Amino acid sequence: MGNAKTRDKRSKKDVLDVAQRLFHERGFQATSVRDIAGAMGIQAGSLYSHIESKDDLLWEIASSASDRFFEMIEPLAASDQLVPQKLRDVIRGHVHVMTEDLAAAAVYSTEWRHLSDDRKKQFIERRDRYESIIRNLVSQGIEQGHFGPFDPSAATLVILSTLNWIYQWFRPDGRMTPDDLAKMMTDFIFDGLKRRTV
Amino acid sequence: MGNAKTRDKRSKKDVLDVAQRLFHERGFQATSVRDIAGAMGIQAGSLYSHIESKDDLLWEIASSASDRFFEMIEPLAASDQLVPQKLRDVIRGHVHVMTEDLAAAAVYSTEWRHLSDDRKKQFIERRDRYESIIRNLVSQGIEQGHFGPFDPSAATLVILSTLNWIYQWFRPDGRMTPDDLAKMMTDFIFDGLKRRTV
DNA sequence: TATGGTCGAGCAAGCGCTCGCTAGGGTCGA
DNA sequence: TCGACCCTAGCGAGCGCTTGCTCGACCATA
Repeated sequence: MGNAKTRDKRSKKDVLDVAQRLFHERGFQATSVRDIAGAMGIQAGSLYSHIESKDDLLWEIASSASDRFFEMIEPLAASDQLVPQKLRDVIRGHVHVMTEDLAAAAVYSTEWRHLSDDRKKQFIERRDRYESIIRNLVSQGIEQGHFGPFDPSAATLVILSTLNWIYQWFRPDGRMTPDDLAKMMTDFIFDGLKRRTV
Repeated sequence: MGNAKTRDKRSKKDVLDVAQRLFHERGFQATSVRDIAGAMGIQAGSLYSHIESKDDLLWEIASSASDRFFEMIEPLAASDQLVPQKLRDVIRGHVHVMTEDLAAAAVYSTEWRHLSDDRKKQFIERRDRYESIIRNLVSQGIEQGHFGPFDPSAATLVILSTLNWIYQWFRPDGRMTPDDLAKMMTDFIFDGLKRRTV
C-alpha cells in the first residue's frame, strides 16, 4: 500500500541491527523471529526475504564482531612497541571495540554459545586465537621482567574477564566516556587497586 | 535405605541440582523441563510432584545462591579488621562461594535475567545491596588512602567483573585449586600485573 | 487403606520456517 | 510513450514440532 514507511528500503543490515539489540536485551533463545519482525514493523515470514535462518543471524553478528577484534589487535601486536605498551594499546582497543557496539559485544561475549555446533566450533577457534595473542604478550612481559610471576593463561583470563563484562554495566550515556573507561581499565590491570607510594 | 536407582528417594533438592547443572551448560531458556526430567530418568509430568513451575526452579537456585553470598559477606564486613584486609577476605570469600558450586554461580551471574519480572526486581535489589557492601569497602579504602583515587562505583564493578566471570573458565579439575585462584585474584586486584620493585 | 511418586496422554500456545500470492517500482523493446 | 516483463519486499495462513504444564490412572510402600 506504499505509505512512506514501507517505502523505506529495509536491508539485511537493518535486520542485523534489530536482532543484535534484542539478543542483547533478552538473549538469543528468548528472542523469537516474530519479536525481531515485530520490532521492524513487518510480519515474521517477511524476514525471510532478508535472512536465511535465525542461526545465520547470530552467526553474522558474532563473526563480524570477531572480525573487528582481529582488525584491532593484529596491527597492534605486530608493532615495534615495547611489550607493556602493546598490551596497554590492546586493552584500550578492546574497550573501544566493545563500547562502539555494546549489543554486538554482548553477542560476542555470551550469546555465541547458542550457535549451531560447527559454527560454535569455528567461533571458539577464532576466539582462542585472539586470546593467545594476548597471552603471548603477557608471557613476554613476564619473561622480560615487566610483569610479576603469574601463570600467563590465568592472568590472560583475568584480564579478559574484566574486559568482557563491560557490556553488562557500561552505559554510553553514563558519566564515563569510553576513553575514561579505557584509561581506568589499563590503570587497574597494570597497577591494581592499591595506592602507589612512588 | 534405598539400594537401587529407582528406590532412591527423589527430593526437590535433586531436581534443583540437575536443573542448575543444565542451566549452567545450556542456559535457562535452552533447557526444557523434559531435559531436566530426562536427566533424572523420569517423565516430564513427574517433575511436578516436586516443583511448582520452571520459574520457581530458577528462583530457588538464584536466591539461594544469593543467600550464600550474603552469609559469607556479612560477618566479614562487620569484623574489626582494617579495610584492605576486609576486602581481601571478601574477595577470597566470593571466589570460594563461586567455586564451591560453579553451576549455581552461573545462574547467579547470568541466568537470573530470565526470572519473572517481580522476582527479577527482587533479585536485582539483593544483588545491588551486596554490591554496595563492597563499594563501601572500596570507598573507605580510598578515603583512608589505602587505595588510589578511583571512582568507587566503577572500581567495584571492575572487581566484580573479574570475580563473576570465573564460572566461565575455572574448572575444578584443572591445575589451579580454589585457594590458588583466590590468592591470584586478591593479588591481581590489589597489585595489578606489574612487577613491584619493592 | 492411604499416600506420594510416576506414567503417559494430551492441551493450548508458541516456535522456526515455508508457502502462494501480490503490490509497486525499474527496465526495456517496439 | 507505453505496455510487458521481472524483481523485491511484504502479507498472512499454516505446517510440523516443541514448549510448560495438567490430569486421571496406577502401584509400591507404609
